[in-house]
Amino acid sequence: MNKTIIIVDDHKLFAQSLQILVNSFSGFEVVKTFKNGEELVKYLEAGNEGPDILLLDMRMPVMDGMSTMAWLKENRPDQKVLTLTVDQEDETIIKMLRLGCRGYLLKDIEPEEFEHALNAIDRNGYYSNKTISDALSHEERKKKYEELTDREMEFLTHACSELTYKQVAEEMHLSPKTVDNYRESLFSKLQVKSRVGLVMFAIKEGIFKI
Amino acid sequence: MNKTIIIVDDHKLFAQSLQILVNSFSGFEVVKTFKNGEELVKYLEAGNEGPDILLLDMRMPVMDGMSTMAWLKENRPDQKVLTLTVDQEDETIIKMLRLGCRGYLLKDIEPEEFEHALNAIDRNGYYSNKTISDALSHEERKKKYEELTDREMEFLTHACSELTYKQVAEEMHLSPKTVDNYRESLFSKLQVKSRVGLVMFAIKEGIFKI
DNA sequence: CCGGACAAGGGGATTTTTCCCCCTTTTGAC
DNA sequence: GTCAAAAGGGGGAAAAATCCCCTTGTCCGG
Repeated sequence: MNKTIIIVDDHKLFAQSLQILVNSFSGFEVVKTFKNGEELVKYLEAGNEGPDILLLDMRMPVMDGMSTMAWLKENRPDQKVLTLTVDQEDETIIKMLRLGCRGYLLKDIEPEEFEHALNAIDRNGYYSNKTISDALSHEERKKKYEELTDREMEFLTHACSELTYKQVAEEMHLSPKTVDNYRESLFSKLQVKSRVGLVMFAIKEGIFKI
Repeated sequence: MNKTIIIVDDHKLFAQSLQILVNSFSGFEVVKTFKNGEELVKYLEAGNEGPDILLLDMRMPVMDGMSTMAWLKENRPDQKVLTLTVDQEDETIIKMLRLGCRGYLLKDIEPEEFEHALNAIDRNGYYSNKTISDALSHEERKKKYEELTDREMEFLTHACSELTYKQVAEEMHLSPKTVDNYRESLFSKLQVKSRVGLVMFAIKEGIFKI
């Protein structure tokens, strides 16, 4: 028995070619396509069964991917959804995952990865790739540095230099012991183990511009 | 007597507004505008005098900024040229400077800086700003790291981590004393004073991708 | 064959960094 | 007013990084 797929995407050309592609994979079959979230919701509210996997586009008129996902979270919390999108917006990815989306793919992927994602969601219930882990790690880091105090941020930028901590202390008009406190506090908040770790974090987050 | 200016730029709208702007500056006067380098070359080969300052766009059809600059280096080595461009390509800037270009400005600058540049080139013969010094320092650094040995490069990438040098030595199957040599050698070649300096250099040069 | 460049390794020393304790004062929220 | 967090400061010790000066072997061009 083939796994059923429903495609929700307003881009007709893409939706159609995607359907052909999916049907060419063994074990999957597109049973419906909709132009937007509203059409899907009406279909489901009419008492129809959801598909095994829902392929959801983000950018759609009427009811976009996010709203559709929110509705599904309320009304079909177990619906497996694989999001297909053109842009890698870290914030968006995070929100979709929170709403229970099982996978997130950029539209320019290789068919092989796409097939792999379908199989992974079918078998394991979710699919994770670089796009997602990048978004998550960025989110993680963002959370981290948002809870830094002003003085810690200031110290962090000073640490991105060839000055010794003693010299940094002079620059900041502080005792070396105080900057040592900031250092230790940052090590623990940012989960780094050395000054090099601090520097790489600061550069990664754009706190220090190189 | 006004200093004469010739504009070479295929973007008509830009060339025209630039002409108006230049004419509004006291002491400067646009005497000609050309759509590409070829037109300029024909004009000069016809026996016409070159302007005091030539404003040259990089991206042009037929004969672009680089080719035009090369022709000028051969045939009018004393022609003062101020390059105007949309993109900051360090390589390009370096090449243009080598070809004898006296100044290099991005097209999104403030009129004030532009006027300042014209005056500087008129008086001192050249104009230097951040765009150029950035490109030069990049060139400097590039020269530096091109003379690093393979092993030094390898060590450099390992240094961009939270590993201690002892651990780096293990990774590289070397004695800690040997990596110490690489470290010292890099400090002197790259003119840095600490591991943080190494890391920042590597990131700046794209040797280590963050 | 000799000198120079380079990779690899080392001795011994100082400075910095890192770590784990401790403390006071100020400040803002409740 | 109280309580917690932030800012500022310390002692002492281990580990890491930095510095200067040295040897050995190899390989390559003159």
